Amino acid sequence: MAARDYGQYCGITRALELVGERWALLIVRDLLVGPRRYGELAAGLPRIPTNILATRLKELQEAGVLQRAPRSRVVVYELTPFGRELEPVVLALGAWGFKALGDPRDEQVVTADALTMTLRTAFRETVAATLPATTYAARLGTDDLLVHVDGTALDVTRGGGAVDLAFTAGPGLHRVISGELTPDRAIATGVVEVLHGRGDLLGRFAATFHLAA
Amino acid sequence: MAARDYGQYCGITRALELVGERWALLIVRDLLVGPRRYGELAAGLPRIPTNILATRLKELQEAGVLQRAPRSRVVVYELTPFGRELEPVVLALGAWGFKALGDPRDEQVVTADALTMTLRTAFRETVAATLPATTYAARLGTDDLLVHVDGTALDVTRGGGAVDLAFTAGPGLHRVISGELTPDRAIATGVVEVLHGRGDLLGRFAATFHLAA
DNA sequence: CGGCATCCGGGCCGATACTG
DNA sequence: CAGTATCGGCCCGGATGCCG
Repeated sequence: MAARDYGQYCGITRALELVGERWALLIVRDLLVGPRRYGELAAGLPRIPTNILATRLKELQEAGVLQRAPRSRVVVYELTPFGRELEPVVLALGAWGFKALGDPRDEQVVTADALTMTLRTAFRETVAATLPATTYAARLGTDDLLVHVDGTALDVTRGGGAVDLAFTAGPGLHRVISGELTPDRAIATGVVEVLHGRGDLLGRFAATFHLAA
Repeated sequence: MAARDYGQYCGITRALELVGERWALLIVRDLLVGPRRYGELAAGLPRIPTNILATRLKELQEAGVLQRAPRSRVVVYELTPFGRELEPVVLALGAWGFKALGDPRDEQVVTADALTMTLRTAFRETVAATLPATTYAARLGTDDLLVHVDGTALDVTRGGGAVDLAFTAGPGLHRVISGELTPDRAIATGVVEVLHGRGDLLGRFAATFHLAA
């Protein structure tokens, strides 16, 4: 550990020593959504080698960022309170990197946990407070992401249920959140496909979730 | 570049692809203080191999984070507007890592730019607004860091001048900023040494700069 | 002398195979 | 499903050399 240490007494260097390794903050990103099993983490990070995932989990546990928690026969990984305090870091990184997202490439995927954190980053509390409570379903490949907005509260979960608007959430959703594409044109051009519900509610969605590009 | 790419269409992954390499965010940290020459960056990052510094500077330039700027015979590196937008990321990382700073080890150094960013992180605007304008000098090894607080404005520069309080800013200053050590006890135990000026002004300093531990 | 480029040795990362 | 074992390659780190 001494070799890959930066040799400075400084908060930033300390933070990078703890969570600066490759893949570490992406594991934290997914765990910020909720506790996850080993296989769920591996599925949400398709390109991570399994030995690296195992190594990072041990290092992050050692660093006090996460803990293994036994849950009725299986083990889940969950953030410690200290690890949860990384949320501002992850949100700030997400907001900054969002500006540098070009057009999606074919090999790039959008995972449920990544989209969840993007929505948390883009959520505008003050705008949402002025709008009626709304439930959206964003279809990601096969399963749906349930986005429930009520006042200043945002809740993103898996699973189905009654929704006001269901739509496909491909990579093109990025251009709606950035404002590059108006909701109307997104639907007209087929970038976002309305599965059911009132299509005009996509305007409310765009008002609720916005990030500068 | 495709190999070390995370394969996800997500702001956080994009950010980590751009500034997630080892040393990259520390270069950004120092450039957030001001433009720096190659040798100044190398001096502020004592353990960085020179080839890695050269490589990172090229990558960060390629990423649009910084640019080489010719300044009267010499070249300086400075952040682009896009690179300057990394400040929230660096501050959030610094605030988080600050909590995990244990006791300083002998081999660890405190550089001027690192301390400057720590002070920016710890600066409490609302508290400072209620206090009279004050200039501190924090002695770091041989030269002084001039900390000027006026209302909600914080200015940290190199060089000397008239100050209200001058003190030594070793690693122990961490315990004053965290509140672990009261200003009085810091002076009494010699952790902070008053070089000149009214020692009681260290209390004002501690009120102005605070970070949770 | 400041600003890099080059050249190795070691370690981390990534892909695959394997096991309880 | 949840990891461990192994191995090739590449990146990082340290030293040194070049060049204006």
